[in-house]
Amino acid sequence: MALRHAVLAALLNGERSGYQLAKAFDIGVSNFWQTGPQQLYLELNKLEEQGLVTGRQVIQQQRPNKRMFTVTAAGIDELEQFATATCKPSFIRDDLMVMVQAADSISLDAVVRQLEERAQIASGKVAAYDSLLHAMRGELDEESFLQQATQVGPYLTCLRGRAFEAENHAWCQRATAVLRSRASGQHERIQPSKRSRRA
Amino acid sequence: MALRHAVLAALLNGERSGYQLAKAFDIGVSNFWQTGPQQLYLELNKLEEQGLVTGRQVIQQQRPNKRMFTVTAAGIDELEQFATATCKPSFIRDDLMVMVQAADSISLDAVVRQLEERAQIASGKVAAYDSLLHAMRGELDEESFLQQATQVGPYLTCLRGRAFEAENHAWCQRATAVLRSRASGQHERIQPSKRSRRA
DNA sequence: CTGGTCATGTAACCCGTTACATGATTTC
DNA sequence: GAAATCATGTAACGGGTTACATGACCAG
Repeated sequence: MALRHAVLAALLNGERSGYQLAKAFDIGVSNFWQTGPQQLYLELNKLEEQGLVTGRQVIQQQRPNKRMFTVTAAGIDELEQFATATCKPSFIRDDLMVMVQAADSISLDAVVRQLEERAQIASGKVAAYDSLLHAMRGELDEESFLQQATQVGPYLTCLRGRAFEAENHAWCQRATAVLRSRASGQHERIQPSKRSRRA
Repeated sequence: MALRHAVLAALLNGERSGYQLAKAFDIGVSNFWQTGPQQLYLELNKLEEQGLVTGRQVIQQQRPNKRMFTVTAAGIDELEQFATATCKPSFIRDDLMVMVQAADSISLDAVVRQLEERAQIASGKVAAYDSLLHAMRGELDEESFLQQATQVGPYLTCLRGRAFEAENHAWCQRATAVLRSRASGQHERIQPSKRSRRA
């Protein structure tokens, strides 16, 4: 049960509809959780049943009706309790890493292509985080903002997300360089003697 | 279907039993995948049925019997094919990030405690990766190793894992410092005017 | 004699992903 | 006229986590 808390945390920034939340899960909140709209609607209904959020119907003329959700006192309590339970360390679960792990046994071209593609995506995300961070801190520099602002949680998580993508980018480039140079200079290396890869 | 490929990739280093693989998934391979022994046994049986690995019974006197698995040619093909399909970018899914996101609305003590705990775990993992990397490259320095070694995939994934944990550590310390300084100097900040957090 | 290592599995449950379903309005 | 945005859901499937189950040997 972790998505529930992610939703609650995302909802702390103010009243949101399911649709708006889905968008938020696409950018800011995606640092620490990702999911489609479907599961959000489901989760919001569950949270409402349990009294952790309250939904308010908004009838609209030129748009479909929507429900705006707010975290209740019980919801805050739930988060409070959640924060006291020690949580397990996270890890990277990434197909690209699997490919690189196997890079010595398969054709390098495919792996390199993936690495380059990913590097590009990562640098794009870094840029997106940068503008998000800038928007949050406004005129202030980071240090002053973190000291003075009334809300720093979202900023801190964005910093983590940015660092992750920056690392991702750097690593992809490094791995690409290594694999590329090996592809060209393959004859220079000693062939394995004791345990050769089976064909 | 991604665990299957993680298992295949992990098995490329040589013949392993399910039990040994489970250990490997605890250290080296855990960079890109984590799972318990149960699922490994299940997955190995599936892979064997599909002819992607072959199991060899080893009767032991003073230990329970075991089965040693090897990747087949079909298994390599499977990996090859896997590497051609473009994969989706990964992201961090972390309870700790959820807590930090909500840090402005809940008691800071709990969050800070978690951050400190995590920082310690992360620095421990960095050390573990460092010794693993050192063991892999032996006498050589990193640059020479990456140019000359017959196998660099596992080294590269470990580098990614190390960077991730190092970032983790740095971020936890930063977040701790920020939240700590805010806890002590709370009166200095302006109270929110337009939208106050509900109690 | 307690706890850890070696060794392998089954079963249940929760969660996440994907596909399906609908429908009006605005923008290109 | 096509595509994107707003807006909310249901249903099925697959995968991951956790609990349960067994059993011998070895070290403290």
